[in-house]
Amino acid sequence: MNEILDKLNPAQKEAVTCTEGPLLIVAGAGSGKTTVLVNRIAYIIDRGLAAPYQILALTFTNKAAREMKERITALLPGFSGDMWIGTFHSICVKILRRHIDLLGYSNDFVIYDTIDSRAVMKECIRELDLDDKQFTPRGVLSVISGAKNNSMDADTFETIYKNDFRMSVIAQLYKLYQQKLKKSSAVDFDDLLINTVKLLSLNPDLLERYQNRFRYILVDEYQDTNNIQYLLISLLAGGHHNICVVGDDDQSIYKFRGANVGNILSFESDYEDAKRVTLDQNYRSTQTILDAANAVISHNGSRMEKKLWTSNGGGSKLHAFTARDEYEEARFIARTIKKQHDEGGARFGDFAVLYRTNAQSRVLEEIFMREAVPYRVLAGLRFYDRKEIKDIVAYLRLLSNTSDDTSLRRIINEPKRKIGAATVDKLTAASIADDCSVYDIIKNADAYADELKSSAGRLKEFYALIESLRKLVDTIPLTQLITRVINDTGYLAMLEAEDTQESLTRQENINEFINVAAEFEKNPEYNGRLSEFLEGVSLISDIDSYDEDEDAVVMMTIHSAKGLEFPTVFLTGLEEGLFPGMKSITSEDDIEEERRLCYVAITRAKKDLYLTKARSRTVFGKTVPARASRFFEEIPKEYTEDLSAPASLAKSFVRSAGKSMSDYFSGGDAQSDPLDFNKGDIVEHRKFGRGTVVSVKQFGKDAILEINFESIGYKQLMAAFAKLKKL
DNA sequence: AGCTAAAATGTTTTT
DNA sequence: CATTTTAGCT
Repeated sequence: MNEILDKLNPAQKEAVTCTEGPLLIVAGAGSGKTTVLVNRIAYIIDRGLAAPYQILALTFTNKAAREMKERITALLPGFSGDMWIGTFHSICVKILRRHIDLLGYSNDFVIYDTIDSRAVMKECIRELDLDDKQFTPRGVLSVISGAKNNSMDADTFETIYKNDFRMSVIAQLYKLYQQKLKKSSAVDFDDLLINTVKLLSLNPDLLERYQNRFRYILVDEYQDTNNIQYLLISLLAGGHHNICVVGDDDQSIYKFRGANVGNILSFESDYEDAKRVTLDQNYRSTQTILDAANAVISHNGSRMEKKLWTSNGGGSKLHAFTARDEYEEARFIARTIKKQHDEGGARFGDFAVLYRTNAQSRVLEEIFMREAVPYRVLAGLRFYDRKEIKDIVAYLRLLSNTSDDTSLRRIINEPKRKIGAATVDKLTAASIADDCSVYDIIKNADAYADELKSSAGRLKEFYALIESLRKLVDTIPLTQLITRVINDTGYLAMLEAEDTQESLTRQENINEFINVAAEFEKNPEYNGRLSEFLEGVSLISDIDSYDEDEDAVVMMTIHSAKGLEFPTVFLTGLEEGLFPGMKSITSEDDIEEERRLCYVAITRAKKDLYLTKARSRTVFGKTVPARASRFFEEIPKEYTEDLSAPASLAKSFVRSAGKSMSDYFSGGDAQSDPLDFNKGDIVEHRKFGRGTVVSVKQFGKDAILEINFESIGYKQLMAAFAKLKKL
């Protein structure tokens, strides 16, 4: 143990050994925060201050939790299994699975993700016969989520806003929404936290049990906690105050999700005897990168005092590039990476491309594919959010919990069983009238012969199908169950019959899902309960599957990149209106949040940081001019070298020498030359898949290609627009 | 009921 | 522009 302490700097050592009472660790980016947390836990165990099961560590991502567990295992083999290390949400599930019946829910509850919640809210809006232009599921849910984060239940919400017409309507929706969730034995993400707090507040004996159990509580990314998470922590730490929180107010980037920076700013007044340790020595980046980060963040007001420094040395300057448009920007990035890979011996995995919005990944992907640079996109559409996966999961949920109306509604006619909207409406009406689940109505379809006469037979078939699968739930392994589901329901047959590029991809995704289930089954901690598997599915995000050993450039949003580091980072789209985003430009508070996001992005880089922007960008299909982001301007020019050819020089270069810097990055690739296609070429189209060029007709500078596609047969395409890949 | 075609609509960011 | 929702037709 002592030799481990020797590797820490004085501030880190203090943070590790100061075990008793409230402790605030202000940890700047790259200052060894996880190292401190892990060593602190090891220190507590080593000193015999607590047994492993008395440790509770809360994180925001599964990835952070997993990393913590792995690093603890490296220090203390075999101990991490007993510790409660997990995300706020997963720890809450763990508690609720045991006791949520005290709140009137079934302990087999399901967790609804954003998509499910929206489906429920859509039903609510329809049921109350509201104008769906004025009340969108998304908008209403965001108001409700805000209310939940301030511990406001539907009744309180109604009372508070009784003089506000719009809010009163939302109060009714809030009530109905909660009613529907409860009826389905379902909870949404916010409910996981709220219900845990409610449970512990209403049951003092239970609270005392958990307070006594968790002798030491650690919270990661404390600046991102919301009010409910704050309450939960206060409850659990209420007895002993052995609460250690780690965070960086400069990296608070989740205000839109209810995060309250005030939590970290007022920690010392919340806990009178709190100690504070500041970690500002950075072990990740070069001094130049830190100088740039410091320069940007210093434009924010009301920050906790700290300034990152390092002994790593200055390193190279930041690299700036201004492109004509987003395509040239992408080309610059792809070719710069390719060059460093081919000539500089860099790994593709050393590079990360970061952007503000997921939409920006499309152009990047297109260019990377064309330039043959291996890449991996994280997030965007979550794997588990794909239609086919949600469908299979809906079947499984229904098998596990027949009162889950939302899942039933999702799959009752998927594949088509001739049970359409009209029938589902009748079923829903009956279930409301009789206060039971839709599945119960189907089960007793005979009793509703008048309303359901035409579809009674099909409903019976559906009931028999689900019942036959339900018998298997506890008797066969997970992977076999899923296989039975896709076979017996006809889901697989439907995809096979479709026989398109898209349906093939869906089949592959389902196979991948079965692989995930197989992995899950192998985990010794898995207790064989279907609901546990389903809960894993709900709480996992794509960033959790990021594999740093894979040799591919990784692309993701800045939000997803928090907590990660890369030798070389490309920070893209540094334009007003994009980063900072259009919606934040009018509010100083929002601009500060965007600036923190920029700070997070800059501090991901270890050695090299590229800052790229475009002079014009396509937004909603229209090309609009863009000017440099204020954040870009906030970085002193002496830290950067400009790689873009000055616009005025570019022309003369082309005229005289033929090739300029920006020319090199903007054109000249064979794929975009329409003349390059010949009869007999095998090509691949993004939508239509593989095909053979049958004829080429010149059409001005462009050409019309006739192609025989394997999937859809003959089709004519303009060569310049078809985005074809030659094979 | 289900298909196709036209229209509308949306871009932050995510556990 | 790209996806999702709706209208109109079979």
